[in-house]
Amino acid sequence: MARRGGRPTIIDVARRAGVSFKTVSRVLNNNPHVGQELRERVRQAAADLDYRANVAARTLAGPRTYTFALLIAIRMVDLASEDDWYLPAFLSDLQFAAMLACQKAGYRLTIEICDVSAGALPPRLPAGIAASDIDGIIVAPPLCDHIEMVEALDRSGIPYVLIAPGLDSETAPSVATDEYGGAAAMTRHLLALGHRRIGFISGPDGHRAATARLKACRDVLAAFDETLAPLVEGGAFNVASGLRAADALLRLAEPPTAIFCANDDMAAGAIAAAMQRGIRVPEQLSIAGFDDSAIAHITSPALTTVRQSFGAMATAAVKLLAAADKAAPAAHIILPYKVIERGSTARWSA
Amino acid sequence: MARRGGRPTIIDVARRAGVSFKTVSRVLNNNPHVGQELRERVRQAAADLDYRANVAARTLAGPRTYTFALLIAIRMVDLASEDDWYLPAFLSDLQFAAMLACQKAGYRLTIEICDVSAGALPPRLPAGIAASDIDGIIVAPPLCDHIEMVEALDRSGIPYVLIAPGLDSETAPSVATDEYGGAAAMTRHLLALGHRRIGFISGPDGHRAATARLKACRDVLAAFDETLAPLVEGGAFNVASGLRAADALLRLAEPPTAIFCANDDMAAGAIAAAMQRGIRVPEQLSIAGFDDSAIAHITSPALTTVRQSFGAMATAAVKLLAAADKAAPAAHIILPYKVIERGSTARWSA
DNA sequence: CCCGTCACTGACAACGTTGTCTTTGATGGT
DNA sequence: ACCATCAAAGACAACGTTGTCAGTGACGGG
Repeated sequence: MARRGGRPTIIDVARRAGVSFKTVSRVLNNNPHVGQELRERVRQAAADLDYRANVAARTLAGPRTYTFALLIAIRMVDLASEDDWYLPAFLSDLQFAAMLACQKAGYRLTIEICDVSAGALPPRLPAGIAASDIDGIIVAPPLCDHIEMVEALDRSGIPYVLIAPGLDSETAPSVATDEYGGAAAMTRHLLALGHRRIGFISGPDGHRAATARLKACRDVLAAFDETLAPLVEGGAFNVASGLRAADALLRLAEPPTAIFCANDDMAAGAIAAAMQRGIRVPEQLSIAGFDDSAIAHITSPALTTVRQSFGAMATAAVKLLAAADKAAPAAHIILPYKVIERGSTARWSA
Repeated sequence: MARRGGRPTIIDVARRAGVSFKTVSRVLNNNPHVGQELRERVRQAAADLDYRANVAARTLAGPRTYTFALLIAIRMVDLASEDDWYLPAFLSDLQFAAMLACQKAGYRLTIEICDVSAGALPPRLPAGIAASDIDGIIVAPPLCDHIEMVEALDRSGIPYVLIAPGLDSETAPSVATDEYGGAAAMTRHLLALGHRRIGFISGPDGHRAATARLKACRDVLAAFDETLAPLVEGGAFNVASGLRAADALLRLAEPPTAIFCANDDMAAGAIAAAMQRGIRVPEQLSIAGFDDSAIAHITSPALTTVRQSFGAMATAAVKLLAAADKAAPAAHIILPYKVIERGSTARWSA
């Protein structure tokens, strides 16, 4: 039987350091009951041999699995079908960043897919997690807003972190972006460019982030000038609804000089609407988005938008999980936004 | 020490079936030296207990790791930077499909990232794979065209499969789409719609797929009518170059009535170019793409394109790797294309 | 009727690590 | 000086599976 690699084991390290292999194990696991000098010697020996612990053996022997799961919702019917479907772009960011952070922290990452096709909320955790060979779970939106799912997570006893949750839960640890601050900053940006008649294409009702973004826009305009308010048109977070809503705004007797869309997809729709009417962006109309998703690079001109870094959120989530031992009571991390200025906004002088 | 789950082990199954646990192991591994009746009894017992093998133990004891790697290239500088970057959309498809296929086949999938920032070709496999706890490797484009990488793969002795390779290698197993057939079908589609003056925005020189697509277009037009040929304009597979090339085509004294772009990103650029000139798509100009990437859903109108299913390729690749034992000599799988008709093409009557 | 051969099954030792218990010294209070 | 206490380090048995080798009984050729 061809053993793979011939990688050095804990025993090789022990021999080189002149201690028992158990002591090496203790050093590797930061067990306090090891003298300073020995600790150094063992560390050095491990480094010399380029020793890397065998995850399979660790998992088998100990209670930990050194594996985190990224829990995402996918409509399985879509996945299975030959027809159109595509994954939200933010998942890609989230996932690659989580993968990288896990690698750095010495963990593995598995993707667990939760089927939400039926429309019914998933009553229980997916099999892979229920089997519980998992040390921690990162819950991606929109799954983190399924109350039953979060309750199931609580019952499971496995540490978890919600990414950009729509609901504010005191108990569940979460990582999110400062939505309000970002939308406020973008509104100030538009004001600074000289815009006063500002349209806002909002997101679906009841969506926490969408609500926060609209409120920020309202607040900033009112704070700047009590008589100012956005021209709000309803959208549904997709390209088509953005096109429709922008069209409605541009049909007004006094159309806005800038449109702030509650997400990038709708902003892409708004750009298309402007083009169809022969309105030049950004010269005749400024358009701003929110999220800095992949589509923001693709539109022409490229979108000015607010970056919400799912990559950074994933990284933070992994760190949180890796430190889960230290029983931090339901951390809520708020990550900074960043206004990204591209070609779709410009100065307005009436 | 809190043991996880209390999942049934091979020993529980053995007890229930009234055999030694080694026999259960044999049944599970399809070892031929087990009688038919026993085999059934063991299978039944395993099913009754909902037994699932412990991967860590398997990995530790045997030579296999039950893990495949998806090897992708990322510019780490981009990943690290706060500035613009985004992952090619096909990676997302590739990866989720591979994940699903692996789950089904009882394997894990790890993503191995190959840094190609330096511009220098990666001379050796990434550490994770070199450590060789990997049973098989799926090599995503464009990495599969790095000759040195493929050679390193060969030396490693680990089975691998190239996804949509740009070079035709006899020796390396690969999964690809019928590029020529797809481009030919799209060209026939445009002919059938009544178009005769057809523009073609090509891809970068030396790119095998791009070359095949152009050749197919040429061949089909010539076969239909010896005097017919596409108006070719060079592109670079991105939105900006598509916009530029389409603009050049539309400036011609006799502009094309349809433009076939060698990929979707350039087609999106072409749509933007048409809009800027006030040309309505598809009424005044038909535009077709290739790949059916995420951007094809986002443009307005949505793109008519040729689907190249990276999901299907990933699934095929996993199956190939899972069957790698059976020493298939360098399989080359060609997957079917599919013309997806959306809103960007229409009938032309001069 | 005996013995070699074959198909099948079981006993047992890995695999590399962690958990638990034991051993060894040193420390300090009385 | 003596025993309780504690830090430090080792011995050894898990963990759940696969690889190896040694049975066991049936079968067929001489």
